[in-house]
Amino acid sequence: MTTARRLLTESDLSPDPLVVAPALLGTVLESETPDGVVGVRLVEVEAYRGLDDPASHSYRGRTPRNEVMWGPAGRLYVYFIYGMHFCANVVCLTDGVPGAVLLRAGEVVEGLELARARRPSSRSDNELAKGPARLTGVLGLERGHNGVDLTDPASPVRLLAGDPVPAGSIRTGPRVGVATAIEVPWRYWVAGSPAVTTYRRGTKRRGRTPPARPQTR
DNA sequence: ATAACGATTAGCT
DNA sequence: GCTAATCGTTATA
Repeated sequence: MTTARRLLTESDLSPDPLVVAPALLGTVLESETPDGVVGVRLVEVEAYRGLDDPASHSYRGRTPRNEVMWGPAGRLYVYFIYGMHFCANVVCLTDGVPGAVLLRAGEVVEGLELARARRPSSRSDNELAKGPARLTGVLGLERGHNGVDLTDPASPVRLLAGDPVPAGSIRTGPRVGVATAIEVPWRYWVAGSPAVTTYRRGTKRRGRTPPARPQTR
């Protein structure tokens, strides 16, 4: 018998991502599909926000891809990356400023068998959702989940309150895999969780080269 | 129109 | 540690 858990509300998720991000640690993201339900306890997240954060998808303004980052808060922002992976964010900060929290890693706390079936290459249960694309993998999140309302009990993907993480167990540092703004410590994680990823700096950009030849016709 | 690159992962040295 | 895989988005021409 499982105890009913409280759904997070839009007002829980409306503050600045720098406030919402640490508050998401310990919460449970639950995804329901025809195959079953998988729940993940979030242990690593990163904040992205505004037009002055060069690492954020919102940096260059509103586009079809990042549309959902402008709110309302509590929606899921899912994007496709590296031609093969999906990453998921919780949208926050709705007052005309785009913002989101990337869900980087978690511990599977519900639907372990389905999670294992979805990620057969995983060497251990601790690694099932260790990394943003692995996390979307165990939850079965894809394109169609972009914009889903996490605060709606009828939604296929929901965000539930969890046991609070002691403030003393929360660590911060630079965001993983980004090459810009590496000085801001906008990554938050739960100290000691085996599902937290290891830090890696973003790859440097090479210079752009002009096209080989103009089109003649 | 076209090239470069990415909020990554798996597999190999 | 290194790199292939693989394609949508973006910048530039």
